[in-house]
Amino acid sequence: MIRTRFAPSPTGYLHIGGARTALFSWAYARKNGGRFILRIEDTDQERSTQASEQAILDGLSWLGIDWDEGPFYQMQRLERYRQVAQQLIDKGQAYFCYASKEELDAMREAQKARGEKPRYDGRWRPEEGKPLPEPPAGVTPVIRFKTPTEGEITFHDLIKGPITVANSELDDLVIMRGDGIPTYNFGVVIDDWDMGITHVIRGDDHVNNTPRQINILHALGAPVPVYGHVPMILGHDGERLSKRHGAVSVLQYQEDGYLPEALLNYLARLGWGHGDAEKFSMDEFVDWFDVTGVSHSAARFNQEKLAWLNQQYIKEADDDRLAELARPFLQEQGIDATQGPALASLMGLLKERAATIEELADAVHIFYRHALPAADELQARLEPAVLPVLEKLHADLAGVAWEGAALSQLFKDTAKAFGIKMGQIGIPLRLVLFGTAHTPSLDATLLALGRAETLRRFTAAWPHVIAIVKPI
RNA sequence: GUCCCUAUCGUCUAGAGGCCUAGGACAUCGCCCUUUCACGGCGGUAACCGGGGUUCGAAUCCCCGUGGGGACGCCA
Repeated sequence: MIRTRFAPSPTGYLHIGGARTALFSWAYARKNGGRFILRIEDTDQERSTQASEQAILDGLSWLGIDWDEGPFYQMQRLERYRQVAQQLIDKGQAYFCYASKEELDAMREAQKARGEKPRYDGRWRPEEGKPLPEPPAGVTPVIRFKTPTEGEITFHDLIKGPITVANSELDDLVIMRGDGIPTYNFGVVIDDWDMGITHVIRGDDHVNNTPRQINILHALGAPVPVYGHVPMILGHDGERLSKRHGAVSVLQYQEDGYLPEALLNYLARLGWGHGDAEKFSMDEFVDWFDVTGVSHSAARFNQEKLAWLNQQYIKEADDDRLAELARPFLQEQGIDATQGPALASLMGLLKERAATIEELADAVHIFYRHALPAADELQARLEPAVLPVLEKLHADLAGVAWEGAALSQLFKDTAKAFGIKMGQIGIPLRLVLFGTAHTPSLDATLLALGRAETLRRFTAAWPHVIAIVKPI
């Protein structure tokens, strides 16, 4: 049985890189009929917060990445880590180190100054016939793992292929802090082992930790899982993703009006492909997914393509759903959508012109709030000669059958009668009724607005119009 | 600095030695559709990092450079 996991630390929101890693790990389990486990790595007491944990859970739920077991918490498993650490000490595979942080900092500085790789020099590492310093009084020691000094570790990464690191490149890492809380590399190893994780699919930044973890697994006589390291996501400029790049939190995309299926689709497509497929459902993704096909190198995040995908999904989304999603935006924008056309009835008219729900909400405004056109635009796009045409239309709109075909016919007949083009009527009419030259087709828009409101707006705007566009 | 990983259009990718005068998508440019704006349709510009090998043949395999990313914490 294949078992994968996602193990975030609750020290911030769920960012898109983490979300993609979770997605791939989840998809691997789903694809292979395995189980997906969620584990919260909350051993950093300084930075872990309840709010972050909630944000991560919320982010996963919004995306629809569900887990079969957990969440498990490392802080609830301290006894187990201590027990295993003691085992290692008893077997001589770990030891106490009394070096202070200042001492270690000085050591690393000196090494860097000499152009060496900063690493623990083994001053407290017990060796045959090596005298150890006297433990200083009042210092609580940390526990270090006794990394083999010779040989090398090779593992076959599911994504990147074989990776080899010489043990001589590694040092004796701290596995237990002075306060009895395990460090990352120790906690993960014990947890993945205890939780029966068969495939560790995680971020690229852990490649270098893998040999260390395998050494610990070896010392414990535990099975070594299969690893798969997912490359990072970079900002549009190729720099590491950060707040400078705009939205990095998954939930920020929700707030910005993105659909979860669009973000998911984009994330899946970033660094992975299935032929020419660009838009696909999660079912298709799981069906097609093969970690082996994940790109070996970091990919840049492209906001424009995400926006395009989002628009594709909005276009085909259900009107009622869109209306509900747009409501919070309207509320924030101070638009009362209870007076006027039913919100959902407008979605079909507007949804193919919005890349986000926020834009969709913006597009809805014209139906609930009558804005007068800007003077300069009115002057530029409404010729005085057309004023009589509009007056005639105003009169005819009062009597025409209020249906699409009839309205459309009225506009055409009017244009013909005055010997002008449709465009010469359409733009001015839009300006008068909506304050903007850009709306969906006039017949459909007026149909949605209703006769009473159309006539009311005409009357209300007219003095403003003729004050600016002087009749001949 | 040391170690690890990596490299196809501006971006994401297809490509598993001959199917490649390198395909798709976003972006961009042009045209069409059109009642404005969109949507949509059609078309264009645009890439195998450099150098050596291996091979009858290399975007694909190997080596070296170079560029990019990551790691080197009592963070995860």
